[in-house]
Amino acid sequence: MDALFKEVDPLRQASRDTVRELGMLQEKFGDFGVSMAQCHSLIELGHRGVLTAGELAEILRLDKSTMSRVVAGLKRAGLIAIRDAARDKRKKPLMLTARGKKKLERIHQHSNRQVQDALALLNEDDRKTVVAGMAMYAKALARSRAQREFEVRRIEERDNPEVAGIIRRVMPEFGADGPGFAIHDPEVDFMSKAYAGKKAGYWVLAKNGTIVGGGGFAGLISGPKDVCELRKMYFLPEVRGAGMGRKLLEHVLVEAKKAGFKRCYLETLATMTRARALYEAAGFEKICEPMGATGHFGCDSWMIRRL
Amino acid sequence: MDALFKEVDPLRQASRDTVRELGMLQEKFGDFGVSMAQCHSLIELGHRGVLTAGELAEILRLDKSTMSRVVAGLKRAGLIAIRDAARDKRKKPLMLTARGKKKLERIHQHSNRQVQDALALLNEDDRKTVVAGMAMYAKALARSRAQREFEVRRIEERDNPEVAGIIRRVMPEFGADGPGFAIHDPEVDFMSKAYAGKKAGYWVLAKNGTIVGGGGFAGLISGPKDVCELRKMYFLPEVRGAGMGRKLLEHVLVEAKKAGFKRCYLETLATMTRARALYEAAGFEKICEPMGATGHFGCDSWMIRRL
DNA sequence: GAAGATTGAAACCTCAATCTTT
DNA sequence: AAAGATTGAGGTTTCAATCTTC
Repeated sequence: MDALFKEVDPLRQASRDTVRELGMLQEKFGDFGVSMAQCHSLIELGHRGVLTAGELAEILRLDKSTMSRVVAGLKRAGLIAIRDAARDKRKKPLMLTARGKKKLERIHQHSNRQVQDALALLNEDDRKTVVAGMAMYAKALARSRAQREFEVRRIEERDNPEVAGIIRRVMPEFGADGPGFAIHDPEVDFMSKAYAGKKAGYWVLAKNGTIVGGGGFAGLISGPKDVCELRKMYFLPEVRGAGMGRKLLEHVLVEAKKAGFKRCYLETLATMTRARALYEAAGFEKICEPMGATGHFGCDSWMIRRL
Repeated sequence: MDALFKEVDPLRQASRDTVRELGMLQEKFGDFGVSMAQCHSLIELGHRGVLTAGELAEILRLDKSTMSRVVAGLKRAGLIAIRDAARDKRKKPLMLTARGKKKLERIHQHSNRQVQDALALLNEDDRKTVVAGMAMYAKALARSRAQREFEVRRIEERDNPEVAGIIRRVMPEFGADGPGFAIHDPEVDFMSKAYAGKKAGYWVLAKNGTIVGGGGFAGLISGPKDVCELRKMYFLPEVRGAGMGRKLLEHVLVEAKKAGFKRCYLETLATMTRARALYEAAGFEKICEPMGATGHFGCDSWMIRRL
């Protein structure tokens, strides 16, 4: 495993202290007669209006059974009620009662005060750092967790239909379905075979057993021996923005380097803006002319980087 | 109540998200077979070596009864043991067993990985912001809580002996006990009476019912009508650094302004470095000559600020 | 009496199994 | 069968009362 960032230890330390100071190790929330989980549920209901128990469980990262009992407690206390008349009778949409709103108001006052008093000890710059740091940490933790649900693995024969389907779905999305595009390569239906050699490879991105993207490399046809081409890297729209493009790209490049290549070349389209931002962030640089003879004369953008 | 800083709401939001992502709303810590409180106890014992249940409760901000049962659970699991042979038989010093150390090691690995994975999504500057922000927040929360144990109130007659004791203890600490110092003012033994008028006031700082400091104002003798003097502001050494000097000073200045004064003057000593830093931070500016006729010719440093 | 720790009763959280509706 | 929610059994946390040692 890689060496840890030097920030890990002090961050964990400070995070533990924060959690303890905020009383998060305690079951109850102050003198409000509600548990920590109940308190968070009230806040979230106040924020979003109507939520089912399942949605709350997802948001608070709690087990649905826990949530069920949390909700039962809040209902017993008259703080929330089920909004009836839902189409799907399995769902029970929850919302705050007037009493619940009042209780929530007092909770907010108390917490606002606690946070306000702490922030009052800092100057404006430090306050900004605290907010920015906490926001970035929360977001990074969430993204990191989301990424854990993905798996990158080498393509297998049984994956071929799914992978072909993704290629044929994504490329037209960017207008890359006319002549001179990779969508017409004969290999599209037999990717596992086409990238089986030692000097090539293709990997799929899977989520819950379903393939949602892929990418690979192979030697650049009619190009210098030490140059490989990044090939057919595509993701379904629903998984874009999760940062998995970067992960898969890194994976492919590491493997390409292992295979002995010194540089990696790629062809893309100016309209694929997010992909090109990714390539640039990964160290690829624009070049003005295509290399080799890929036959993909539909592409209008060429990049290369050292491995 | 004052308006809230604009940072309060986003900070609370991000803090809630962080807490949820870290699984702090859950009872159990991962698949390690320990509760959240047990996990924190192990970490703290690993960090500090030997602790009693009471000390752990203080550190984790948990009730001693909770701690008792947390400790019982860890003992039952063979993760901690009581180090015997304590002089005071009421205390039971706890420490990790070999098994406990092994378990802690695995917990650290798991948490390090989680934090590392999240930080890997950020660049170095952002990682620094996250750590700095979290550290400052933890510290501010702790200081703010500590401050809540203090009380600032107007001096009463019964306080006079205690206040006199503080003045007579603190001033000699800084060599301010020779001739020309306020320690010899006749008012020292009757502060409540001396500062009873409408154009004066004295407040004490109390902690757990004991007075630990004080400060006040009165019109500057033989000075301009609109100038008051900050008088006899002293704190016991054990409460210095808690930020209460600033709080009391602010309180006194607000009251002085309410009494109609436009400026506040003070006399101090170059050796009282922390006090002078406080005055400067509060907007006082050094002047080269004394004002009025306080009779405290022992002082060598004079400051003033607009109210 | 106070400091340090434990315990009874009650509420809370969790896993796995179960129920209801689609 | 799957989605949404509940429940039984067992561990965790809490308040107040209690015990032990100084």
